[in-house]
Amino acid sequence: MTTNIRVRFAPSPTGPLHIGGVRTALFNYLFAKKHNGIFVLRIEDTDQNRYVEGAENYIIEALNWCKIPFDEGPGKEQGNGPYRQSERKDLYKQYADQLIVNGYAYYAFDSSESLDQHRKDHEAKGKNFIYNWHNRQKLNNSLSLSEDDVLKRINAGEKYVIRFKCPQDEILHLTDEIRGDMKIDTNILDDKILFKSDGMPTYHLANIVDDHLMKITHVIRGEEWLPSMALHVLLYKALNWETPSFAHLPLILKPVGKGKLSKRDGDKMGFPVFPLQWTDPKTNEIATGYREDEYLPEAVINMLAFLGWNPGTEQELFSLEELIASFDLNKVNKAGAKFDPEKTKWFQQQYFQKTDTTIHVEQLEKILTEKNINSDLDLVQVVTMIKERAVFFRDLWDLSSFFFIAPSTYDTKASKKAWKEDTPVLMNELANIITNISDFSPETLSETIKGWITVKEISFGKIMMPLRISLIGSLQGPDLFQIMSVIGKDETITRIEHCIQKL
RNA sequence: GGCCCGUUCGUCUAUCGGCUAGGACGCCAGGUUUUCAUCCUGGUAAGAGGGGUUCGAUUCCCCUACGGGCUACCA
Repeated sequence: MTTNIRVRFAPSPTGPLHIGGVRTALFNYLFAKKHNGIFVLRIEDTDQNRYVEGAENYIIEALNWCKIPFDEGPGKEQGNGPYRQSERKDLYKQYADQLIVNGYAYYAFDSSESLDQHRKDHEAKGKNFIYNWHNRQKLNNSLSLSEDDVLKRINAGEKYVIRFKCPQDEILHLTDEIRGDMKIDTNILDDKILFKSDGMPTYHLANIVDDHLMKITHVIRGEEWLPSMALHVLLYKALNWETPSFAHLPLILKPVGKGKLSKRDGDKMGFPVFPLQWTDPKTNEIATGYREDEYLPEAVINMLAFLGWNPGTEQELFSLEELIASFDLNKVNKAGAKFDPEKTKWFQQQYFQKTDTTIHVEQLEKILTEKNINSDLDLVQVVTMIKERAVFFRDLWDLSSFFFIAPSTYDTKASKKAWKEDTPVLMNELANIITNISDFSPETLSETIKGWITVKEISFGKIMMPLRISLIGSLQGPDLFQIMSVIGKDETITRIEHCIQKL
């Protein structure tokens, strides 16, 4: 019996979750499910200044929409909670104290202003300022100051932080599940702040404490955390805790240009960067989401799964169950992946076509109700005819509106191409033929009209194109005989006559 | 600037020393659809550069270039 796999997704509620975050959540979810493990959601809200109202709900709703729900987390207490770091505040201090007692951490009194000044001075000289072994004796902390002085300052209420005392002259051997082995010289690391002067832990401390307390076995997170892995491993050692496995996921990059994907890219290129729509509580600015743009969650998940991972086979369409079965951290790529809105649309098309027709009919019904259109047409027939041309639910209306509303205007380019001088005469004649057809099935219509055209010894286009314009208003759409059959004889005649009058 | 990670068609990627370097998106062409879209077929296009190691390197090592990340009392 091996230990139970437990992973976590630990976002900060600083705004809407962007698809990079969703991808991180997805990989955690897939890994957990693959190994019958537990997927934990933890809210990392240690920075009160950046807390954004509604962000936590957004995260949970987004995961649910994507159908990758967490097993444990806010609202799903399983004995390892609470799952918001703000609610675990009291837990952290004791570990910071423990580190101090054991000589792994120290108090520091330097103000952020004075440190900023140091950084600036060093930069001016072309040097780097790192708060570590190199200069901590020259700064104001419990390593440079006398014990008395330190006590006096603390008792006087002076603000302090707790810093990690990074070991000197050690070569750390780190292993990443995706990237393999790495060596880090501890001398280039800095004495990171573990505990802030406001009484809250920083990410680094809280993260390690919570991952340990929540029995996390595998830390799967974005590549932006790779540089802090050394610190985290050092912390596990200092606390004498078992170190989990680490896997750092490649970043999702802009479709064009440099850098990682940002909200701006979506605005600029017209694709969502967020799973769900988000309204900024301060500015009321609205950012569109995949859900609101009518993407199917299955398509988004499939697309995201292939950003930085692939199964090694040529299969590209994967259900969530198939993803779970095939997922393997060893098959995750190392290099960042540029986001491709076109490919996303392709995935959407695939899943849209796979969707059961009854769903499309329901959606079309909904649209008709919204538009206050009462129709006794056979919607199943309508949808069957247009479905393969659609990618989104909204396309259903765009492609079928002519069924319900007769064209009142006619595409000028198309008319110019198809409507000639002798067309009205031919159309009148055609209307007569159609009037006399009693069986209005596509087959009979096709047979009769094609027969008539053949007898007249004219080209098919001469009749079919103006007929199409009459019925649809433009030169596009599904099979004409089927359309006529659906809208019926009277409507067909009416539309032809109307077109003759107008053109 | 310093540190770390990375680098195969325009894009996402396959290849775990021996291939005409495969697939998908996009794009182009042809076919089907007497329209358009779909669909089908075909085409286009890649191993950043330079050194090694090896009988043989896209694959292993080094250097350079480029890309990305980190460098906050943010996560």
